[in-house]
Amino acid sequence: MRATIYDVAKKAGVGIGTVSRAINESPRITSETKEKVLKAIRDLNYQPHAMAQSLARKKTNMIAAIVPFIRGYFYLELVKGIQFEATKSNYDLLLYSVDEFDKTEEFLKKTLRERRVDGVLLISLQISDIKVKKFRHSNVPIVLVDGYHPQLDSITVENQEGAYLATGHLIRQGHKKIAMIDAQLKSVPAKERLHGYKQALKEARIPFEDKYLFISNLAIEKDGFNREAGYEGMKRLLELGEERPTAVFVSSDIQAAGAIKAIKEKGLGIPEDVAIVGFDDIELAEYLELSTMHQPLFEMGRLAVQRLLERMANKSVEILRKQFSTHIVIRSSCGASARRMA
Amino acid sequence: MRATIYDVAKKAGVGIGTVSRAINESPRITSETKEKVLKAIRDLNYQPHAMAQSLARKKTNMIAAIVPFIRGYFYLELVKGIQFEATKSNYDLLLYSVDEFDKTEEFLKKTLRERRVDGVLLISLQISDIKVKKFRHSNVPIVLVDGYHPQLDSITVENQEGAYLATGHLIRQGHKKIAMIDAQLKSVPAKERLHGYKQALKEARIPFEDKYLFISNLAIEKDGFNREAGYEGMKRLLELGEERPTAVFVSSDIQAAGAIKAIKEKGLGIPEDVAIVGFDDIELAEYLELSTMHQPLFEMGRLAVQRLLERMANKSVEILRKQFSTHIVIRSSCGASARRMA
DNA sequence: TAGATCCATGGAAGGGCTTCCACAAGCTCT
DNA sequence: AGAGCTTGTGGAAGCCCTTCCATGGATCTA
Repeated sequence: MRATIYDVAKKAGVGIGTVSRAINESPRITSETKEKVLKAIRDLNYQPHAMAQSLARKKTNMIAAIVPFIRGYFYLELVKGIQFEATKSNYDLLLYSVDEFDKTEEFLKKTLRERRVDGVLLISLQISDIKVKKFRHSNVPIVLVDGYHPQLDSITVENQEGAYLATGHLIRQGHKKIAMIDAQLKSVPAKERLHGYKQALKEARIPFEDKYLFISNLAIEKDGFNREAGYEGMKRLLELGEERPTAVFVSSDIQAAGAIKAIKEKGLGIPEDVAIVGFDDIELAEYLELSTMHQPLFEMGRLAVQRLLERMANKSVEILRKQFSTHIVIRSSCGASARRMA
Repeated sequence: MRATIYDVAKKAGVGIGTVSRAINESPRITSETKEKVLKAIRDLNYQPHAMAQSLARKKTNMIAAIVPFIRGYFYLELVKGIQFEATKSNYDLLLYSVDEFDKTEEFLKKTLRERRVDGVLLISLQISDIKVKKFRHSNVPIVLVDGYHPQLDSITVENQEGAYLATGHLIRQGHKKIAMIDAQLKSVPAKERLHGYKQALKEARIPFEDKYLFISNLAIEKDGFNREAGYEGMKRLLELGEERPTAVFVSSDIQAAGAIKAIKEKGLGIPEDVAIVGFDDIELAEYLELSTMHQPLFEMGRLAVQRLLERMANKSVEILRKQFSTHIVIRSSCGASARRMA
């Protein structure tokens, strides 16, 4: 049978309060007593019961990450960063992966009301204003990663700037017919990246053309950040014949993977016939020789956890909006020589 | 303030026991009373406190998965499967990712003694006999995935057979000089795959040669299933000059990615100069046009959870050793036309 | 009609911890 | 020497549930 705090107290000849103090580094205990208790703990192979501690402390030492795992590789690095930092701070990570959109709300509700976790990381997902209000009224903090809401801490990348840089890079390669394959605009990053694309075109006095913007309707309830959407988008763009773009900025690497497939299927060359720049810099990009905008995912995951812990410790800190800057990673797909742009 | 079961009881004009029965679908309650209680619950926006439930029920409704996340893509599908099945059964998933080997023991100890979870999934990791005994004495079940121990449930793939098939496939393409790049042999799958490779050679009366077997010493505390190890291995094999192998069986796709890089760097062609077959069939393999042995990772993850739940419900079931069968997925890297082998 | 049976219900006990309060012993300061 | 502090310690109360037992009213039996 498991030893309880009572067994330890009896064995050490002290009260349970003293045992608790010995464990929890209370100053209110002499070192002799403490040593005595610790010995009893060793002898009995005692370890506090996590659930009982949580109940008494009103603190679970767990955080939840809600992730649209279906999107794949993008999240691996992020989760690694989150995990790293959580473990470091002695927190456990509860992973909820959602595929459908509505499940998000369900998980949020669960985490919020059941008091299962001390904080929530919401990744690449939308949150309704109603839920935001509920979370603010509770004392379960929530931090957004790769997403934005004016009333919540958020950690993202400079999406607009990144898209601007990516498009600008293609412009500087001499391209005029530059298309963009984007995801659903209900996604904040997708919207921001579109802005950046348009901004770059505008500054270069290249008119924005509807036919060069492709946003997938594929799987409307998903967000469009997937290979199929990229494949479909590129296919459509190539159907423009003579008018087809000579360069494409794709709003995620995973879509770019699909786009590359479509280009190769047509027997066209990258970058000779179509130059391409992605976004995210997931590991896959390296294998695909894809030039792309780098996101410091591991760092973002770490910061998200740090921020969450701060908020747990101190409710009243100001809302954080951290935007990591991006830079382009040049590989062969964009047709430029290997050099780095700031 | 959060409503408790007492608030609900008072509001509904019943006892707390009755509220509990109303929530937990006890048969010992009339439908009128139940309705009354449920109404009060709705009015108060009540939801049971997860930790208090855990403490009272002696059951956490959580399982842990310990994963060497560092190895990357391989685990994505697996975790997806685990997550899928866990959610389905209303369990939460606690994710522990380890990078160094010793941390595994630490996590195991934690899960075991703190009673934080009801069961543990150990993925691609070793477990010491001592720990096995401790787990068997506790009532926290543990299931191995991509690993094996005679006294524990394990879910793997037919590693030996898979390697046998892969090597056999290369032999049938007419290759005589077939190398293998393997991971550390302390990993059970690595060992089994080596057996399969040797077996295939033997049956084809091709002598096994030491120079054609490369096992990475890179990062000895890791297991060798990584890109760098594959890269290094291939590089060494190519240094054999005239004697260099015309085909290589690589024990994981991620290593194969490194191997491919090494081949390309040498200016050699795949499969003309070196044919290659991997193992795992992770998503990356498709992008790399890599022929490989398919592992049904999602299914394996699901089964692992199912098994864990069974064991939690019924301690005395027999030890399961499930080995999923593999088949080769033909892409361009092996030099065969696209057809499937059983 | 009395006695036996059944079953919905209330609520105490229990799960294992933390925390707070009370107490006693040792101090300090007049 | 006595009053007033300080401080380490014991243990009750509290965290919020589930579960078990006792109760009493309804129903059934002879």
